[in-house]
Order: sequence, then structure tokens, then C-alpha cells
Amino acid sequence: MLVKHEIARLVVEAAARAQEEGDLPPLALPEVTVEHPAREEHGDYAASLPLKLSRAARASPLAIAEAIAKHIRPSDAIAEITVAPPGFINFQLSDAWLERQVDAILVQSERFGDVPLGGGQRLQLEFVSANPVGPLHVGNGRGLAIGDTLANVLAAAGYAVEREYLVNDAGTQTETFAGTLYAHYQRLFGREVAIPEEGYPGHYMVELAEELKAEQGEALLRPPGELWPPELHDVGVAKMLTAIRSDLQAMGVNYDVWFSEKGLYAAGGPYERATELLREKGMVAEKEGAVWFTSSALGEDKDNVLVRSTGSPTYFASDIAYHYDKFLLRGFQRVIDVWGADHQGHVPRMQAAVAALGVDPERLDIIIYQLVTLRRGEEIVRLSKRTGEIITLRELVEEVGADACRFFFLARAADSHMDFDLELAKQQSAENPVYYVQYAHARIAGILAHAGEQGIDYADGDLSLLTDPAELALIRGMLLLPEVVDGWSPTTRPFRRRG
RNA sequence: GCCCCCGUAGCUCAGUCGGAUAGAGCACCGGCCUCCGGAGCCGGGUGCGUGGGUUCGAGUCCCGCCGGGGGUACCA
Repeated sequence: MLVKHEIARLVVEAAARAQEEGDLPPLALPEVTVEHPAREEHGDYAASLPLKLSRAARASPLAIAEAIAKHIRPSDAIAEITVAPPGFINFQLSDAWLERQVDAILVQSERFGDVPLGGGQRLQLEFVSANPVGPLHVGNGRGLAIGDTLANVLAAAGYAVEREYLVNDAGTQTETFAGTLYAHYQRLFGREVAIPEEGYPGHYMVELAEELKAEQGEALLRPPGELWPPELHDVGVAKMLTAIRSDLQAMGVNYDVWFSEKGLYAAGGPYERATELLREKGMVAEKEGAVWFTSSALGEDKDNVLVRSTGSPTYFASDIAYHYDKFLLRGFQRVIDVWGADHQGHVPRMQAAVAALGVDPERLDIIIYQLVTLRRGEEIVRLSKRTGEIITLRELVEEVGADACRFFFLARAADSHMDFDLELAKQQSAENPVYYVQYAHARIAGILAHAGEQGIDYADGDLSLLTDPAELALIRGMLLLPEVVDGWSPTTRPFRRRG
């Protein structure tokens, strides 16, 4: 048990005893929290319970603090308990106990920091899930860093985590992509066809067409005016997907599941079953030639289209089927989706849809991260969708390195807009925080190597020699790791930094 | 118009379910160091956009205003 929790428990028990013995009025106690005081002289931990009880107990916080403090049982972790104005109970850890933690940490080794918070609950984290119609861009990198890091921490916090990438291989996006690709492909054979206005403008489309020509010759060509063959769509998407997988690998992410959107539409599959379930619940209506989810009945601003008048399902319908699959078929207890701010409008209706499916909306967390602005020093790198000039994630990794990329993406809370300074990120100077961290690691490794050369073995060291304030501060710092992991619930974000 | 996010030191940003005297890095000024990697150490600051409110206590919660970004499709 974390010493933080042990202290909280001691306070609760002391308050209960104080009430039994009449030192404290019998009233309901709020949840007791223990925190790290801002100032060192206030000790290692502090409880503000007396301040919170003051009004209800109609007594001064200091008197309440005294009354509780005198009932706190001794613990070998705590050297001193003091009551301080305006009404805090402060705890000072014992040096001897701190010294012993070094052994405890060595024994736990790489498992040190793990906490059993999640109790093995199955939790799915879905992130990036960019459509396979182009290379990953810098914004995808932010979602990737958030999702993958959150997965790491939640695994340490005792959740059975699965990382998932939804491959959007069934929507209108890949059809548009195929149309663009086919236009470029035809041009390579001298046909004068226009590039679709809604198509994808990037130069990579031309390269992809050239690749197809080199590999397949004119095998994918159809008579002028006819639509492209299905193979062209499938081969193009497969190539994009391969590139995306490789980019993700370069960033150090390994997914457990690649989920095909197409699979949702199998006969009797998730799409049919989810739609049927919504119908049964009376949440579906037909009007204006389309099929609607009547979310306005649930307090939403408006209804949302599930099936267009053309007969093709919307992205929203697809996502409902997808979440039906996550919760009702695969049985995840918790699901976290990581989306960019451009999906923000999708959040309320998705929550409403999940609730309509009979799933407690608390089980679905959607993390929205704000957009990324790229900079080179003072200069802002404009990302133009119109001209297709984008900075790809691949370029970023090659220029900056995967670790530095991830570090920068996590250096800002998801709620904050982020400036990503390419110049700073690749700079090997004191101005670049990444190299502080790497340098610290190098120094520690250097010390251990040096100790090894001197024949020093730390396995049976004499812990009682660790009395210097700097040494004890280092131990205190190490003890923060499990506390930080413990402080995370599935809804917290992987940005908190301490000590 | 309506909804969401952001506004903290010269700059980039932290700030632990509302707690004690609001911090870090960079930049700037001064000092230090023959020893495990100088990418070092120590010292230097009348900053919470603005106006109200709630509270014993507000950077944190509520309402208004100002500024920036995003959303508001039978796109995803």
C-alpha cells in the first residue's frame, strides 16, 4: 500500500476514534485526501480535513486538527506529526523508513511503479485511426503519443489494455481516394482526365499512380468513361496502409488489433444489429429520404443522419456499429477514443448513441486534443490542404527522432493548442528539454558503469549510510512514481509531470 | 448566433478533485567549481486577460465581457 494511502487511512481512523471519545462531534466525514505540501518545511504529506470539518463541527480548524492528531496511531513510516495553522496536519517521513525503500525498489525492479488500480479490467484504447488515403501527418503524431503513452501508463495501473487502429476501408473517403488515384493512373497512359475536385491533391498520389503503372502496367485500365476496377481501390488502400504501419513502427507504437471497418457490414454483423437495436429503442426515424438517429429526443441539439438518401451509411452510423462491437460484442469494460479537435462535434452524439445502445456512457472516454501548429523558429509552417503540402510524420521522425517527437507531443496538455518547433526539437542544445532528459540518463548510466569498473556492488549496500539530504530527496523523488501512476484514472491525461 | 478548448514571469508552459508564501525551463545579471560526463552548481522576479459572485480560503468553481483556436454537413 502506498504510504500516501496509509496516511489517509490513519487520519480516517483517528477521526473516528476522536468521535468515539467525544473529541470531535459525530458528523459525516468527507473523503480524506492527502497531498504534498508546497513548502518543504511543512513535511512530506498534509491533510486538510480539519479545515473542511470546521464549519460543520463549529470548532476552530486548529482545535479539530489537535483533536484528530492526538488519536493518530504511530507508524514506522512517520517520524513526526505536527499541527499547523490554519488547520493542517503535517506528516514527516522517517529517514530510516526512507532508506529501507531503496531495497523495496530494488526488489520490485521494473515492476516498481505498478499499482493495482484497474483490477485487470479490459480496456481498449483506440487512437490515430487515420484513413488510409494518405501519409500520416504531424497532427496524427500528437494523437499517437497521447494514445500510446496513456496505454503504457494504464497498463502499469493494472488495466488489461489493448491498442486498436480502426482501418477506415469502407467509407466514401477511400472511394474518393481511388477516384483520384485512377485519374492520375489514366493520365500516365495519355488520357486527358481531370483530377476530381474533391480528390486528394498531394504529390504522393502521382507517385502512387506511377508505382501502380510500374507494377501492373495497364492491367488496371478500363475503357474511357468507365469506373475504376475494385482492385485499384484495394491495392491503393493496401499500399497506404503499409506506409502507415511503417510510420507507426518508426514512432515506436505496436497495435494489438487492426480493425477493418468493412467487417462491420457483414450480414447479421454489428451494423445491422446496432441499427436494429436503435430501432427497437425507438431512436430511429425516417424523413427527407434519409434515416436519422433521433438524438434530439435525448437532449441533443439536433438529429443526425445514419443513412443518406443515397442509401450509404454515414461515418456516424459506422461508428455506432463500431462501438456496439467494442462494448456489446467484445465486452470491453472501458473504451478510450483519442480524437483530434476537428472531431469535437462528434463527441456528444457519440455519447448519446452509446447510451442509447444501453451502455453506461461512463465507460466511454473520448479525449480531444487541440491542433498542432508547426514552426521553424519564428516561421510558422503553413499546412495547406488545398495544395496538399503537408509535413508528414515520417519527415518529422527522420528529422527529429522518435523519442524527441513523443516528448514534445506530450509536453502540452491535450486541451492546449500546441506549437511544435522543428528547429528546437532537433537542436542538441541546452534550449532543448529533450536533451536534458537524455543527458540525465547518460549521466546515471555513466555512474553505474564507473561503479562497475571500481568493483562496487550495490546489491548489499549499507542503507544506513544514506543520510545526506540530497540522498533522501532522491529517494523521495523515486517514491513519486507509483503515486503518479496511482493518481491516473482512465480519464486523466498522460501529461502530468512532477518533481 | 450557439457549443467546446485556451489566456499564468520577456518567451514556451506547469500548477496535484478549492488549501499554507503561484513554480520550471529558456533568456538576462552576478558569483562558484582541480575529484563520478561543464549539456554543471548557487543567487537574483510588486506575473494569474478583465469585471462581478460563491467560500474560512479562488490561478483553480459560477456568471458577464475581451482576445485567440476549433466545431456547428445526407464530410470524416
